[in-house]
Amino acid sequence: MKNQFITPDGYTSDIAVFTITSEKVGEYKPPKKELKIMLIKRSELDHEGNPNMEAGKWALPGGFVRPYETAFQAAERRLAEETGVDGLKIKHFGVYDSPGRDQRGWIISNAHYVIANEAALRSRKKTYDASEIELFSLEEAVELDLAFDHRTIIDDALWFIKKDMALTTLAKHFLPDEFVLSELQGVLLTVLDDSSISTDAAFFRKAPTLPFIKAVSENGKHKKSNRYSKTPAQLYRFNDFQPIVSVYRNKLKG
Amino acid sequence: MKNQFITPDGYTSDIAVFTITSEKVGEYKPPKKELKIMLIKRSELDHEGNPNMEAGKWALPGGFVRPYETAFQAAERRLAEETGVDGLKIKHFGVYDSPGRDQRGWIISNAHYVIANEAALRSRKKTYDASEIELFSLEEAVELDLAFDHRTIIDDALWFIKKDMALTTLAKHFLPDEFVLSELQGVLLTVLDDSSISTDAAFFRKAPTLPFIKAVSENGKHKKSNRYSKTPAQLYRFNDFQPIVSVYRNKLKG
DNA sequence: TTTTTAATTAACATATTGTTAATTGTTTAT
DNA sequence: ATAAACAATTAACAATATGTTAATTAAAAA
Repeated sequence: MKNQFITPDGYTSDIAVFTITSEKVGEYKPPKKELKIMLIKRSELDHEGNPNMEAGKWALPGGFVRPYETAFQAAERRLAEETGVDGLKIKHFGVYDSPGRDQRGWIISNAHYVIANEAALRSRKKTYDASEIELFSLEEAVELDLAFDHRTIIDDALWFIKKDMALTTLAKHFLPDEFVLSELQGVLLTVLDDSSISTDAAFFRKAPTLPFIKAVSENGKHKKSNRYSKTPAQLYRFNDFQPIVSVYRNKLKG
Repeated sequence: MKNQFITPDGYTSDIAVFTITSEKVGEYKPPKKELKIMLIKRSELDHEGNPNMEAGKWALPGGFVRPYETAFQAAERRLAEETGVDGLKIKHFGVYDSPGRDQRGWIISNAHYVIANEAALRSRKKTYDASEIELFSLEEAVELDLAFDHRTIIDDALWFIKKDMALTTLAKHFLPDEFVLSELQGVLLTVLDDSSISTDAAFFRKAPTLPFIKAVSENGKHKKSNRYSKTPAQLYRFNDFQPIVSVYRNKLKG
């Protein structure tokens, strides 16, 4: 029952993959962390050997949604096909359907963001669709001549990540399962600007009471790590608690 | 350059219109408030005179997005066309594209919610597309045999409204420009369950300090209203302050 | 004049924050 | 071995905010 209605010329999914890289600044020191986005350079030719639209430009990974597939599933599939990266937290955050956003016609993009810890992106690799694949800092990324309206999509994705980082346990996905408080603090500070996070005394006093993280213990004793300090630091992990906040009540509800 | 790619069979927008009705319970008493959703009954015939899909069922207002139009613009247009309602706060909150959600083929819905204060919905009217148009409580709505996957969309819309009501100044759109605190409290309680809102002493102490509302004054004096009480109650209005909350810091940031 | 009722305000114990200063536990340099 | 360095805590205390129960206020209605 096709073509009964006026239809778009294409239905796609794009994925903004974010990670936080750690740069070692010295033995027993918390590393320098930076938010990065993974972009691909669009191949010159498509699968049929025709010139690719916006070829040679840096872009978000993505592609057409197939029939019998949702945009979300397409995002998962394309991310794996195009970059070799698999099994990450994907979130749909918007639809981009302004007339003229794609030269090829009326093409709709479902935008997703993905949070990956650095380790997960080690498996990234070039593919047929991506002649290059690289991590960029956000400052670098906005300097690039990006394909389509991907600049806008990235700006919006960043806004959603900041919001979700503040309101949910999104930080979890940037971190290893077991982490020390300075790691959590570092992750938060790459995205959020907040004195109660950046002030050590305030953060270290408050963090252990957060209902969504829990100190790890090993046969009755507190499990500690020296990875970033001489003083052994307590390891924590996220639990499944979903915090709820409200502008009409400051206190977290349990 | 059409049909170069596999395309959906239709691209639509649907709109979940919410309002809070006030039922008078007596002179000088705060009214009983209830959250309602506006649904339409789908006409038997479409514009071409053909039988309408899911005709006779209750459904969200909505319709096909035209080329050179965004889903958001289509939501505005369809809401006006189909219900006669205009100029309200519309928010896109999701995409529904599961295979099989619409018998007619691969049809994508962009879901929006709309918040209307009761007065704005007075202009609602039946149209060609809607043989009936009515407000339902949420309990009533879920009992209905709704068209397509509109039951799911309504459930999700409700979740978004609860979230936005707690985290933003969404309540503003349910209220008249100038309101008394018991009205704000009533609106919040139709959607949120929170002791610091339902406890009068706590709410009345806290509310005047909220950074996003401001007491109204008229030539130097506090402007008051007797609409719901013998004691004149202070009138407030929302300002443009956008509150920010975080799970890592309870206190509201200014 | 008294009662009634919503809208406040008061009062007080408890909990949470902001801030500055002190301690602790290890490694590394003397 | 001793001391210096330094991240990771703890402590201490004043300033705010919250939970709760009780009192006050203002106008209408009995």
